Amino acid sequence: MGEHKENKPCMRDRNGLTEEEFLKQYNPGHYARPSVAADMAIFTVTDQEEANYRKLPEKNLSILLIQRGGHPYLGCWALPGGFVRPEETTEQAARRELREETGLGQVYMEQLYTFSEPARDPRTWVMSCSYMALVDSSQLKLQAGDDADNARWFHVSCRLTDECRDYGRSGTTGQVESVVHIQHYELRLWADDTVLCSGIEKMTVKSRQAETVEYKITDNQGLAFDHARIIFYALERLRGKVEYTSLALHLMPGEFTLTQLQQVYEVILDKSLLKPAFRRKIASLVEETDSFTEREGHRPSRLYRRKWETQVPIDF
Amino acid sequence: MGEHKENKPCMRDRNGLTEEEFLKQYNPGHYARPSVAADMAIFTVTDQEEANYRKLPEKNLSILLIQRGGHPYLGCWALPGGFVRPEETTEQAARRELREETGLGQVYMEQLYTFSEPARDPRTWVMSCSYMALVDSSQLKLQAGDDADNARWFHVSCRLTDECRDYGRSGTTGQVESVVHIQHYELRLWADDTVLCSGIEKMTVKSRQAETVEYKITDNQGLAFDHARIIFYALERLRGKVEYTSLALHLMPGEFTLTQLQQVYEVILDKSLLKPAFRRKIASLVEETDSFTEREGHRPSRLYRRKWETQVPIDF
DNA sequence: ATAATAGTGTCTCTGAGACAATATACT
DNA sequence: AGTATATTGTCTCAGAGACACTATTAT
Repeated sequence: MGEHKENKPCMRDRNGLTEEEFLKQYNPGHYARPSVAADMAIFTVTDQEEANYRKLPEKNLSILLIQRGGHPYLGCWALPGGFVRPEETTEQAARRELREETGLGQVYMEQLYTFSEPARDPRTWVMSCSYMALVDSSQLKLQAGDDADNARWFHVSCRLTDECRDYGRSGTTGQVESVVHIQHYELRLWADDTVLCSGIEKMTVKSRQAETVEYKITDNQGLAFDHARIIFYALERLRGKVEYTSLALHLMPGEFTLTQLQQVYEVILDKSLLKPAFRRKIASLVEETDSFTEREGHRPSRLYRRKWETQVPIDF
Repeated sequence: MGEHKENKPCMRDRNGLTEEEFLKQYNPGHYARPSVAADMAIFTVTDQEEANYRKLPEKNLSILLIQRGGHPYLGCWALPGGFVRPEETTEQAARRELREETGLGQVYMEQLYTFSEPARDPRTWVMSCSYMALVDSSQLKLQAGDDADNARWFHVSCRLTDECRDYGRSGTTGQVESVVHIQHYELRLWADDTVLCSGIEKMTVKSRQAETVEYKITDNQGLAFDHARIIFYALERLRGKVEYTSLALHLMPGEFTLTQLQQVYEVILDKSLLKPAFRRKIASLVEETDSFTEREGHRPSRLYRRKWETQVPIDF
């Protein structure tokens, strides 16, 4: 009953079948099919406790992980996720998982990448369609992550540890024919006593015609499957998009100070920003409220909210 | 023999099995699995014939399509693609298709999006992991597309035809609670006598917490499956990335004039650019050669090439 | 000579980087 | 009073937009 039939209602193929007849006799056959999982990198920003009552708390980027209770990777930590069912899209599967783990439905979410290394799951052929979600920590405080469940929020850090370039030259002319750029990163995740640590190698190969990027897990402690790579990819996307979109605002509660927002940018980009420049840059993304912070031990700060409709509706 | 075993070699699960034992007895079961296809939007830029011998040819953005010889969508045009095999990644499947259709291997390629509407293929459950490839038309002149095959290069145009916003207000307070922004586009593909035309509705829903985008095919003439949507998505990605990356250079031959490069930008962005500003902007992406165009009926133009290694290697 | 494009110069305006100065609660 | 942060101001410099001008070939 597809809409496409309207175009060519009665064409017959080389066997003399109409489309309707063809579909009736169609046998999917025994071609191998992969399982497809939707896996989610759910990020939030949490406060660190601060010793000095006057100082503002430091921010930390956090990701939700779940400890596996069965083989394979028994005891390791994995991204929330599950198999996609025949009656849903990968996106619906991801939202289902998100709701199950955090109780939240209305959350920013975007598809990241589909990972398909045939051996990425030791059981069988499983592709992972990965998503990134950004949630505001004030909404979920009680929902998940404490310890009741096997789910926990891990602090994230990802740092470049080593870098080198290799210039592949043509044997005959000595001209550079390709540049291989290798970067080693250390992905570090921690929560209470648990520390997970993975090494990721990012290899960029440039030649005159093309340009390919490849991610390898060089060493893996405590993360299940190739989830270290998925998390790394999610972090790259997050860092890239924060600079030129309003992505970071989805990590903020309903009302927030500009300093808090700046801290979120800083913790994602892993560098400090200049205050006046930052404020000019994000000015169009937020709008003032009439509220201020109170009893912080210093001058109160105006609270802002996300300006989520650029075009203001005309009110009659 | 996965590397993960090194971490927790002998843990036993609740059934008392080690991971090795578990995997030996593992039965993938009868969960439904989708087929996964790798579909490619292969773009190139072609010249239009110009009447006046002095004038430069106009550029056209083109995409490779293949006419289907069997049901479903018999006679319709589809993106090159095929099912992913168990021993390869989606990327390898895409490169295999690319080579089969164009004969080219070393080409810029990136993963776009995985489409997973359960009903997108009338035969059975098929997901499409889509890729975009950019090829330089000078390389393939003879390879494909003429008429020998059922493959053909279609000119592409995609224009906004209609746009509206709807402000959903809360019944009680009258406050705006969500903004629905609907844009209608007309995707037009043509080659010789064949014209394919699709209507795409892009719906963006913004609320205070989240932000979702949805693409619907409102009307479809001559394109198979949901490929109109995939092409639309590819065009959006191409347009977006052209502005802040060196993507467009992969559409150029080895040597080209800056005017040619500007035309490529213009045809992708569908707007004209100012010459001096354009040259400043792309100056760092190209490098001079010593060659010039000849017998063009006007002043010769210097030829440039892609500067593909930012960091110059030190030569001993 | 003329058509058509190539390539450069410059003026203005905007926006980012950098630093400085002033303002304001809470203890 | 002192501390820690909030908020605004300004100077400079780099880059984008806009327009104008000069240069060079084939017919």
